[in-house]
Amino acid sequence: MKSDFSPTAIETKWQQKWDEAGVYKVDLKKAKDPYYAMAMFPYPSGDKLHVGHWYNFAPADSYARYQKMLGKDVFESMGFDAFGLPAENYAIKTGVHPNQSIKENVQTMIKQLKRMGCMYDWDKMVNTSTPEYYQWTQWLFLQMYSKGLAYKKKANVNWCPKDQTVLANEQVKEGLCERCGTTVIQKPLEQWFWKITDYAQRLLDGLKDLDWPEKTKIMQRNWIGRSEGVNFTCKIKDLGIEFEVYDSIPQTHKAQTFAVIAPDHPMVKDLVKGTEHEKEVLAFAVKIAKKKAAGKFDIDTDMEGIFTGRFVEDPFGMGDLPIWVASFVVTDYGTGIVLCSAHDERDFAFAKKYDLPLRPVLLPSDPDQAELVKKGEVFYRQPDGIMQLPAAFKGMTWAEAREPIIDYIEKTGLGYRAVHYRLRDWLVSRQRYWGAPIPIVYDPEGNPHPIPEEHLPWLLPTDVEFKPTGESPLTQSKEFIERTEKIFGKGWRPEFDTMDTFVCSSFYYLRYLMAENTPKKSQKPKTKSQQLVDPVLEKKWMPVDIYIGGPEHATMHLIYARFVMMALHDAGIVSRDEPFKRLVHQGFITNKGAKMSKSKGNVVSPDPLVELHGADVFRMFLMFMGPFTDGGDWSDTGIKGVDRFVQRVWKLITERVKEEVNDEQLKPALHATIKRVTDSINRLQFNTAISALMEFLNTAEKKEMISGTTARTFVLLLTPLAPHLSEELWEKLGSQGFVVEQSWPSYDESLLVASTLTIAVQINGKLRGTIDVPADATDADIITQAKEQENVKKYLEGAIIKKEIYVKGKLVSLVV
RNA sequence: GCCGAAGUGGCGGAAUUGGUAGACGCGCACGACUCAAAAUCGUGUACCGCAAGGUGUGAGGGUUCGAUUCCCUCCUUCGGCACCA
Repeated sequence: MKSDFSPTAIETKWQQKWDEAGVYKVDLKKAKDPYYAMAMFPYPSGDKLHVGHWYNFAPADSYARYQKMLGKDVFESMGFDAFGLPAENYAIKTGVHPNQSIKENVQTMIKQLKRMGCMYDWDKMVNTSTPEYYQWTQWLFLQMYSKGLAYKKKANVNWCPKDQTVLANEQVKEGLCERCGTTVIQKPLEQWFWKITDYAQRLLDGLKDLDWPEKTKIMQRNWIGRSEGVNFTCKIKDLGIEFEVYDSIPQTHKAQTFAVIAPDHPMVKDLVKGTEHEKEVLAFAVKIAKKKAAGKFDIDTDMEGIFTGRFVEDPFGMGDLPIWVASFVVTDYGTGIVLCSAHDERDFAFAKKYDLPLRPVLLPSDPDQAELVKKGEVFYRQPDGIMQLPAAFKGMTWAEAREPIIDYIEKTGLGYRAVHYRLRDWLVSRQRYWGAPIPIVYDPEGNPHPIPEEHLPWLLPTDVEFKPTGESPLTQSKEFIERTEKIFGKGWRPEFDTMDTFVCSSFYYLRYLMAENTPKKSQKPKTKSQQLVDPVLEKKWMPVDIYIGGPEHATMHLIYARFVMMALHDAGIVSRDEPFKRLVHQGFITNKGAKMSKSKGNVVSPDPLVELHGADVFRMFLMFMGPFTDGGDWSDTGIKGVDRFVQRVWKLITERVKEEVNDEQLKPALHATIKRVTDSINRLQFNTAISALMEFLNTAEKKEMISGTTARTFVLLLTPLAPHLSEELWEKLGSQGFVVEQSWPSYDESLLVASTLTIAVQINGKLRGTIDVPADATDADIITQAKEQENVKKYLEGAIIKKEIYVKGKLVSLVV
C-alpha cells in the first residue's frame, strides 16, 4: 500500500468529508455531556490571519479534539469582533467603507481558518458588526439603562488626540493610547458610563473560585484595588463646610499635621473665595490642571503646592491642620482631600519641600528620617510630649497596630471603617463611526430616553464621512436625524456616540449559543423565542469550559465580560455570575523580539508555510516550539524536524504494518507513550506530547513490522495534534468511521512497570555507576549489588561507609 | 518604585511531590547512497582534558547523603501597575 504523502490533497479531502458528514456540528439542545471550548475571537483586520492566530487557535483546537475523544459533546466556537477603530482608520485612508472591508476580511479569514482544519461549528458564527448581532449590544445597553447601571456624566475623560475619541481607563497603558501609542490627554466631556464599580466587591470575590492563571487574577485584584481604612468627617474652620476624608493608614492617627486637596476639587473655589489667596490658588489649580490634561504630569518633578489660608478644624484634638492644594492629589479617589503624616513618601516629601511640621509615630525619632523607617520596628512615641494614643499601643509594630487602631477610632466615634476601590466606572461611549449606535434619543429639552426595543436594531447610518473631527461622525448623517424625528417627533435627536467595542465582546459567548436562531435581516427580534440567550441552553452550556486567549485582555475584556455576566445574572437573564470557568493564556509570538504589527511591517503570514508543509505539520510545529503558555520569538527553523516526523510516521504506517504481527515487546513503550501524551495534553503541554510520540516512533522504527493494534493506537494519539494525517492513516489501516470520532486510548498501568530497574549509585552525592536489578529484588540485595559495581568498588576501597540511602527504584547513595 | 513570571548546550526546549541534568528536535561534524547535489539513512555532538578525571542549570551564600527543583542576598530579561494618601 505504498503511496506518496501529499498534505494538501489529504487535508482538502478530509475537510470536505468532515463537512459533508457534519462531524463538528453540535446540537446544542441534545448534547448530553457539553464541553464549551472557546478561543478569543479575532479582529478581522487587513493583516489577515497571522502566525499568532495559528499559535492561539491550533493548540486550542487540539485540546478541544482531545476532549471530544474523551467523549464530550464539544462545541468549539468561532466568530469575529468586527467593530472598532482599525476598519474605520482603514476607511479614512482608502475610502473603502468599513462594511465592505470587514466583509472581505471576514471572508478571507474564514477561508484561512478552514484551512487550519479546526472543529468550528460555522453555523453558529457571530459577527459583532452585523445588525443581527448589534441589536443585542443595544439591547444590553437598554438593560443596563433600565437597571440604573448606565448613566451619563460630565467628567474629565481620557482623550486620544490621534484617534479623536475617548478611551476607557483600561485602554490607557502607561499614559498612552492602547491602540496607537499617542499620549492621552484629559478632557472634560459628557459621556456614558456603566457602573462596574457597583460590582467591585463581587468581581473581587468571584476570582477565588476561578480556574484562571494566578497572575491574571492578581492583575484584576490590583486593578480593582480594594483598600481598607477609615473615613472621618471634618469641618473647615470659619466656613463650617463639612467634608469626608479617607485614610488608609490609620497607624498615623492623631499624627497628621496638614491636609492636602486636589487642584481640581470642587471645594477649592469655596475655600479661597474672597480671600487674599484666591487669585494665586486658582491660578495654581489651573496650571496643574493644564499639566495633567496634557498628560505631562510627573510626580517626581512636579510635586508642588500652595497654601489655601484655610484650616481643618481640630479633627482629633491635636490642633487645626493647614490645608494646601497639592499637585499630586487626585480628585476621584477617596474624597479628593487627604490628611497627611510623616509616614507617606509623598506627604513626607511635600512637608520637607514646604517646611511643614511632621509628627512621626515610629522609632527612631528623627523627623528627618520618619518616612524612611516605615518598615522599622517599634510603633508609637510622643515626640512633642503629647500622648497621642493610649499606652496599650506602645511597642507594637507598624503592622500589628493597624487593626487595633481602627477599632480604637471607631470606639472613640471619630471615624468609621470604610472601603475604597481604585476601579472606575466603565466609559462606554466613543466618538467614532464604526460601532454599535447607543440606543438613546433626546427630547427637545435634551433629556435622554431609551429607544423602545421594537426599534432595534437601531441601525448604524451609512451616509457618513469618516474623517475624525473630535465630534461623533454620526452627527453628519441626515438619515439618522430624520429617522429619529420620524419615530419620536420633531426636535428629537439621536445619541451620536457609538459603543466601545468591548461592549460587543462582553457577551458574545452567550450569542454563540443562539446564532443559529438569529432572524434574517428582514425580521425584527420581537417574538418571545428571540432573546439574548435561551435560558435552557445557557444553563446547559455556560460557563465556558475553557477560554483561551492572550493575557493582554486581563484588565479589559476579561473584567468587562465578568461584570456584564453578573449584571445579566442580577437581571435574571442568565443563571450564574461567571462566564469563564477556566482560562488559559497562550504565549506571545514576537518577531525579533518585537510585537508583530502591521505598522512595524513584521507580521508573518502562515500561508506559505502551510502551503509547503500542510496544516498538520505547521500546527504541530507551533506546538512543538515550546510550552503553549510561553510563546516565543518567531523562527521557522525546526519546522523541518516536524516535517520529517510526519514523513516517517507516514512511511511506518503505510509500509510496515502487518495486522497480526507479534510486537509484544513494544507494548510497554506504547502504553508509556499513551500515558505521557495524555498527561501532556491534559496540561496543555503539546510540545512534550509530540516528543513522546517522536520517541515512540524511534523505538517502533527499529522493528521490521508493527501490528495493526499498535499502529491504530499510535494514530489515535496523533489525532488531536494532526487530525488530517491521522484520518488518512486511519483509513489506510482499514479502520471504520472517522478517527476524529474515536475514543481516546487508555493505558494499562501494569505494563508501565519495567521488569528490570536501572539504579544509579552515588558516592558522596556523585554518580559513580549504575546497576540493573530485577524489579523484585530486595533493598538489601540492591545495596549489596551497588557496592559490588566495578567503578563503585574502586571508590569504596579503604573507605568507611557512614551512611547508606536507598531510594526505591531510583538510586543508592553511599556516604563515605 | 510596586506586583508577577522567567534565566539550563551553538539554538528551541526536557527533567510533576528534591533523586542518573541536557529527553525530543534544530543546527553542526563525519560516514553511506550519488558523477554531483538535494532528499534520505547511520554515527557523534554540554564544557575542559590524550586519558584518568574534573566542571557545569544567571551570580554568591545556605539547608541536605543528594538542589535546575527548597531558603536568603543580588544581577539580567520580559509582562502589568505607577498621584489612589
